[in-house]
Amino acid sequence: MITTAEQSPPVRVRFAPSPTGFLHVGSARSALFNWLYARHTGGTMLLRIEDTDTDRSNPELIDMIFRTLEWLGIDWDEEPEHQSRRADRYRAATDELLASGRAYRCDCTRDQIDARAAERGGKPGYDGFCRDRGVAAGPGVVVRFRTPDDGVTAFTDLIRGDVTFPNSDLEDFVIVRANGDAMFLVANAVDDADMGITHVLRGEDLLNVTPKVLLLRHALGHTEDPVFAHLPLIVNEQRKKLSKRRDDVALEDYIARGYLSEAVVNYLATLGWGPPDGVEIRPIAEIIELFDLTQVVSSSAFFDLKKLDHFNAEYIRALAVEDFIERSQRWLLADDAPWPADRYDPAVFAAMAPLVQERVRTLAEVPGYVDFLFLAEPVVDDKSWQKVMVKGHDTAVLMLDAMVDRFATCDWTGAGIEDALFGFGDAQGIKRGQAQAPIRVATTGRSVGPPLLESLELLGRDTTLTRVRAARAALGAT
RNA sequence: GCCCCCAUCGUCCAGUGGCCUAGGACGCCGCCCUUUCAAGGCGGUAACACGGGUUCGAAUCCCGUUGGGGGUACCA
Repeated sequence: MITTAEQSPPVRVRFAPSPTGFLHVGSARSALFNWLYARHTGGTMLLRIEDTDTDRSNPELIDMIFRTLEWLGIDWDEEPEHQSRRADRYRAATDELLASGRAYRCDCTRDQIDARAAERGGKPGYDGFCRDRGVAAGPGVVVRFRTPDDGVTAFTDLIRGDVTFPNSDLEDFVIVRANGDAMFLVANAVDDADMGITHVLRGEDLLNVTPKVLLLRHALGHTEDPVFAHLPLIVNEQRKKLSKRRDDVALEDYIARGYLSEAVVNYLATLGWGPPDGVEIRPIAEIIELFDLTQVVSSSAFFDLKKLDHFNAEYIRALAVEDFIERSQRWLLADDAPWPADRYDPAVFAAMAPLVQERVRTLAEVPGYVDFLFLAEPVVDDKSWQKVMVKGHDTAVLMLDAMVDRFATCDWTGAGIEDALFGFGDAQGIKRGQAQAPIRVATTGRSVGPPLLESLELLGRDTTLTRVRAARAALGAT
């Protein structure tokens, strides 16, 4: 029996970043959806570096993009294509267009174009002035595509349905710059055809470019159109497209801020799409299996850092402890770690790790939970001190005084410390939350942190006593 | 201005004409648990932009309005 799936040609998709900056969150999402679609359908995932604008491209950034895609777990199937190496193909295409009369040379300056537009009544755009002037090649001369005067260019978008553009709204756009370089649209049309791309999945910001690419493809003799799917934009709280200027869009920054690639990818997958059973956090293999391009929503999605944090915390907690320790190294051993490198003790951190793991949302928060163990003296948080030591002065004095004695002689084990601390506090009728607070602030500097008994045990009797005495002394007589 | 796209809780998704007194998740609020904070458990807050149609019946279909966004380069 022949199914429609078997009749369709194998899926070939591509991610086509332009190396003019780091990998952008929006680009990463496009890459991810292309990849999900390819893996779901058993198709082919291709990469194409759109570096035709040589002035703005940078080879190092290309490598950076590859590495970030790898970090995300997005792989590709064939050697990446580079548009900078295909200039001859674009030249052949534009020559063909020139020869067939579908394109012509133009020597109008921007000012002339604008002046004529103003004369016409403010309607901006090129007016086809040079269409039949027979302009010869030369300095300052570009090549423009002659768009049809009437009719429409339409296509069916997998996400948006039928989209139609009247050809009369399309101006004669530039396809070759004065310096001889082909423009993005030409490269796009030629490459997608040469690479046998069957599905073009990209951001909605490229939607209006589609009729131009289609016109170019048709003029070049390609009668089969690829299937298009324009993904909803990822926006900021102002509902505007994420911008490099005012938003955190560099994926590299999320790595540095302690996000796990699994969490980032999983979160990105929920922007514009959701699994049918509503389970958002799940292994990538399941996402691949469930992914359905036709179910992608058409409205833009807000990049919600709070929700990403939640995903990340879930993924951190799901890590094996050894993995958590391993992945935390980068922040523990960093130059800007809060303690002198020689005071850091891996064994002490390992003992504390399980308790830290279930509390952090990002790996970057890890040092803040254990700094008191590796610092000569705790960093005192002023708000905590005010609340516990000043506002709760009497209880603080009582507990501190008692622990100076009891900690000196009790068993230095979790149970021993517990007995010393709460045995006294309970007898005094002090709630445990109140009883532990002064000791916590005295030894760790803060009123929040990992469980106290384990913390003190690792801190050691001597250091604990030193800090308790110092805090008591800071409170003055009585 | 013109072209194109979009419109369900604050946010991300469910919902594809009756199962919706609209469901889940994040956030937020409360309670429980508890040595702090987390985690966990329980409960709560909160939405179909508006107006016309079509239909026995509309969050779901159509039209309009309003609102938002994207694009309007010799960038991609």
